[in-house]
Amino acid sequence: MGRQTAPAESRQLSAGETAEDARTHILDAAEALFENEGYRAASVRAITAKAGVNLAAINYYFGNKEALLEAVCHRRLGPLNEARLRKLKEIRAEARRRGRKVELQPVLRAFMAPALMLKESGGSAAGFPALFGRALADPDDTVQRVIFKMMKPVHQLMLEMMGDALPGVSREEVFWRYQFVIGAMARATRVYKNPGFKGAGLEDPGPEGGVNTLIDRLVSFTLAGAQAAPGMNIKCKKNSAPESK
Amino acid sequence: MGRQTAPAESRQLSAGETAEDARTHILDAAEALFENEGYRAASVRAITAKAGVNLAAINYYFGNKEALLEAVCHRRLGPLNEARLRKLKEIRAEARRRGRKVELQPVLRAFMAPALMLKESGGSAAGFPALFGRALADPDDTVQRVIFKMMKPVHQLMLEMMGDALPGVSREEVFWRYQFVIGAMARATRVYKNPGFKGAGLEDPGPEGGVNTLIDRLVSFTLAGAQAAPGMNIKCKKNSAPESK
DNA sequence: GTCAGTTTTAAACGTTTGTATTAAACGGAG
DNA sequence: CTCCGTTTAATACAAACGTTTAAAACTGAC
Repeated sequence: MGRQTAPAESRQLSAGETAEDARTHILDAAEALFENEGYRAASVRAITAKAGVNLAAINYYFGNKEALLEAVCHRRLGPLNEARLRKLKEIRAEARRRGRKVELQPVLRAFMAPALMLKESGGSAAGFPALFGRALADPDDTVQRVIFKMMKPVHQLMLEMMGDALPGVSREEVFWRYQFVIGAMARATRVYKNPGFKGAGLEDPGPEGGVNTLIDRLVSFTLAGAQAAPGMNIKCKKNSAPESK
Repeated sequence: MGRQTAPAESRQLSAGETAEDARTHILDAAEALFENEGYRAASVRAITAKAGVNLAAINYYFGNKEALLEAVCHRRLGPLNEARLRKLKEIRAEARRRGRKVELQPVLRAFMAPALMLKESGGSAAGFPALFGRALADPDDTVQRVIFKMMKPVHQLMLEMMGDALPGVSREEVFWRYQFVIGAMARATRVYKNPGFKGAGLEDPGPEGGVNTLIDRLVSFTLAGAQAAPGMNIKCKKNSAPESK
């Protein structure tokens, strides 16, 4: 199969690099279509058409469609998760040096901020958070497998550090609070500047500031939520399931 | 493949029963497959096979696949949203009667509890919350359209009442906190008792109690989050986007 | 210019999709 | 029994899917 040497030698073209251009054109087109249509609905025909390459190019460069999804996610999630892990370990190291427990707020921020900052990176990466938010709940098994494989180290470290930051809270409880954090963030990336959510029955959220405003809102919400005293609110009267009339 | 018709029906029961049985068998099969595979991936062939009816039955009874999805959602979301709206209006009425502002906690509970209670209703409705959680982020436009049409009244009332319960908080801010609530709940319904999330890189969350425990966790998390003071946490050092290497 | 290797192209592959068609089987009413 | 509206059944259909193939068009090195 046509696996050839690195593009370092092919730089000698007439302003070319067309060889590596095809790959990135495909990646860009796939990222945009995966974001807007979803993995399953974005056909290889639509992707190659948008990328301006031949139909067979995806199979030639990536093998198959699943490998393309993996490459699309890897391009963004690779450096993104590296940044998350670096920041988290830095926070943990500093807490240990000072002999204090980990603080929750920087942990949440280290998890969420790098992802959302991509939104205003200007480049083609700006669409990735929405793609990722979509992928987090995508029904397709392929998508789930790809996402989980790349997120596993982050998940593990987050669970560990949230546990450290919340002494006395059971592992089970920490697990669920982390899930709520993920859910809130995933929803935010899907809704943020997605025109489909404006006219679809939800009130206009206004000018909604920049990404930093959204990050602050997410952090303050999830921080308070994760630090809340556990379910002392059972005092409420029993809620029954809706009886079918 | 053979015939796999449901046990003990047909001639046995009185007339007219079998006619309605085919419809509900299709609805049940579709609900289960939509939950486990997603709308797009659940083919009409798989649905009809699971329901034990002929391939053409879906088009005969519902017209097309989209109308089937609408019927599946309507069967559950209809009474569910009625229960939500009834409870919310009841809360609002009582607050007005007492001349006090609306309390947030019952509002959140009225929104989330009826949905999650379906999980332990025992019947075929138990799978619907996961379906709904999936649908909330489903990339398919058809799914989004169907869901939003049915959720619109609930969304509007929730935004209004959360606004009442949070005086001094801007509409924009309320909008986002409501989105975070939705995200956390959607994630919870997807993860709860979904075996795919156990071995997929996330630590085992333990016995995890019943649905009531999950509801309490969700309510306490989102209540604290929604009541949190807005973004005073900007003091943190600037987080940069992960530089692509 | 020749040649090996890489990339691009057009066409076809075999499935699978949702839906349409047409005829057969059914069940009470006359 | 016949008749008629309803339901089930087997099959056909056109379109779209991901993937494969084999030949053409390139590329840079000799």
